[in-house]
Formats: sequence, structure tokens, C-alpha cells
Amino acid sequence: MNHPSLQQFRKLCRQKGLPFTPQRQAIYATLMAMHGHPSPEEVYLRVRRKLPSISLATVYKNIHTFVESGVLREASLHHGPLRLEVNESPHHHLVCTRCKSITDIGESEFAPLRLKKRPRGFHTERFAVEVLGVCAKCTKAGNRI
Amino acid sequence: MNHPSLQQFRKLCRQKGLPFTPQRQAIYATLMAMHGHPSPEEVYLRVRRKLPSISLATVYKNIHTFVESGVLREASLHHGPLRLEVNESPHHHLVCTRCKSITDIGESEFAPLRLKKRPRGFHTERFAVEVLGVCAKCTKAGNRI
DNA sequence: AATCCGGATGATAACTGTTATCATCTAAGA
DNA sequence: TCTTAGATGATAACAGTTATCATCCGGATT
Repeated sequence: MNHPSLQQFRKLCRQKGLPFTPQRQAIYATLMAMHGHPSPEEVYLRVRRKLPSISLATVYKNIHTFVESGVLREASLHHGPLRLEVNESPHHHLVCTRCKSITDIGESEFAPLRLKKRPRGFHTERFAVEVLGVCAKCTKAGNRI
Repeated sequence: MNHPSLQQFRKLCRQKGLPFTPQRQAIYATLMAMHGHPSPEEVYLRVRRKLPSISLATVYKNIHTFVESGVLREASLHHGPLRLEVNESPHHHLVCTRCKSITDIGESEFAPLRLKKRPRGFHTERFAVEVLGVCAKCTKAGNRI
């Protein structure tokens, strides 16, 4: 009995113009079987159980490929260096999905934000909203996709 | 003529139980003069203009100290490794400010979110909301502050 | 089926950002 | 002035990621 997702994934690769490789299939299948917000390292350790010879570099490269082609999404765009908040007034962020730039936008620009129910066991301190999209510079640069 | 903030900062250090050092003062003054979302490296390069002998490690250590004591805030808690989104359904995140854990929360748990005005020049794709606070585990562990 | 080629792979070096280590120094209270 | 807990600077070590490059292979063409 074949995995039902194998054919689907092969089709997905075809659509995106990506050669279908065993490594890609294993990485994809592993990801689909994981929960939460796995890091590349975690994915690598788990894929290796099925494909012991796979290289960490291959995992990284395919994660990029998947993210670029829209097969996957990052849980957060801010996995680079630490960045500090210098603006004291309450605000949220416009974040460019292309160049990762962060621009402040006043909290008052938003209609009031609230949760319908209080999340169980979680002690809420504040909300942080990110407006994700493409900034003026990247739009102008034709960096849209 | 003295910088007006010097005495204020000395008082702030006293409040937090931190020894007042020239390095700390220089880092703090530099940060207050910066805009946007500076990285430790950027802070280091700029502090060095005033205090050429300062070490990068000192900048890092003091940034941590400032963040821990509430003098500064991080622009985002996600500056570690890349993390992938595996949950396909629309959702936002509960993020623990202590242990940095990320938990999904359905988009439908929020009252509709919207901007009063469209940000100029920015092409919005979607919103990402983070509910920042302390998770159940950290609350139980007395990890509250 | 055999051939070809652009992209994929694996091994690993290199790089970036951060933290740890440790000898020395210093702020600040006694 | 003396004392000492904590701060500093130099640098090694570490984590996470990307680059390099020789080799391999998927899949289109024949």
C-alpha cells in the first residue's frame, strides 16, 4: 500500500518545476508528520531515521525551496539577529516578507484587538501584531514575487 | 553642560541594583539616540565611536541586562533558529516571554482584526498576531519574573 | 533503452551571531 | 581606604546557516 501523499507530492513538484527526489519526498513526508514549529535541525534528525545518508545541507536547501515556492511557511520572519525596540510609544509592526524590514505603525491605527475567550492557563501580557506584506521599496523593485 | 539623561540613567541603575559604569551609560545613550530596530552589532559599532575600547561582549551582556531588568524590549522574541509552520489552518500564536514556546490559537478566537487606514505604499498580505505572556508551565514553575 | 544536462546531493569549509571563560579591573558600600 | 561582588575586555567556543564544489541523478529528448 502506497502512501497516498506520494503521488500528490510528485504532482506538487511538477507544478512548481522542481525535480522530484527521494530526499525531497522524505523531507516533505517528515514535515507533514510533525507538529508544532520544528526547526531545520529537528527536521534533519527525524528525516535521517528514514534516509540516514541525507545531508543537513540538503534539508536546509529544500526547506528554502519549499518556503520560496509556497509549499511551506515560516512561523516567524525574525530568525536572524536580536533586534531591539527603541520606540517607546505603543505600536505594532509592518514587516516586509521580501526584505524582512520592520516599520513601526501606531497602535491607534488598529481597531481594538481582543480575544473572544481567555486562553486557558496562559497569562496574557500584551498583543503584538505584525502586518505582513510587501514594502514600498520592494514593490518598486519588482521584488513582488 | 551635562547630558540631562546621565543623572536619570544613574538613578535607573540604582533602582535596578546595577552598578553604574561608563560602558553602560554609553550603551544606553547610544540606544536612545538610535532609530528603528538596531541589532547588537549595530549598537556596538556606534558605541565604539564614543568608547573605542569597548568590547562586543560587553555590549551583548548589557543588552541582556537591560532587557531582563525591563529597561529595553526586544522587537521580536524569535531570533533563534528558523521555525516552520506545519499547521495548515489559519491561526495565530501564543508566545511565552519566559521560555519562548509557541502555541497555536485558532484565528476564530479573535474578534475581527483590521486597520483603520491602509498603510501608504505597503501591500498587505495578512496579519500575524502574537499573544505575549506567560505559559502554564512557566507560571507553575514560578518563572513569572 | 541510451544519452544528456541542469539542477540536486553530500561533505565540509566558512561565515554570522551569540555565549562562555577567565584574568583583571572597578563601582560603591563599609 | 579597603573590600568585594559584579563588570569588563580579549578571545575561544558554540550554534545556526550558507557557500563551495565534485559528483550524482531525474526527467526530457532521442
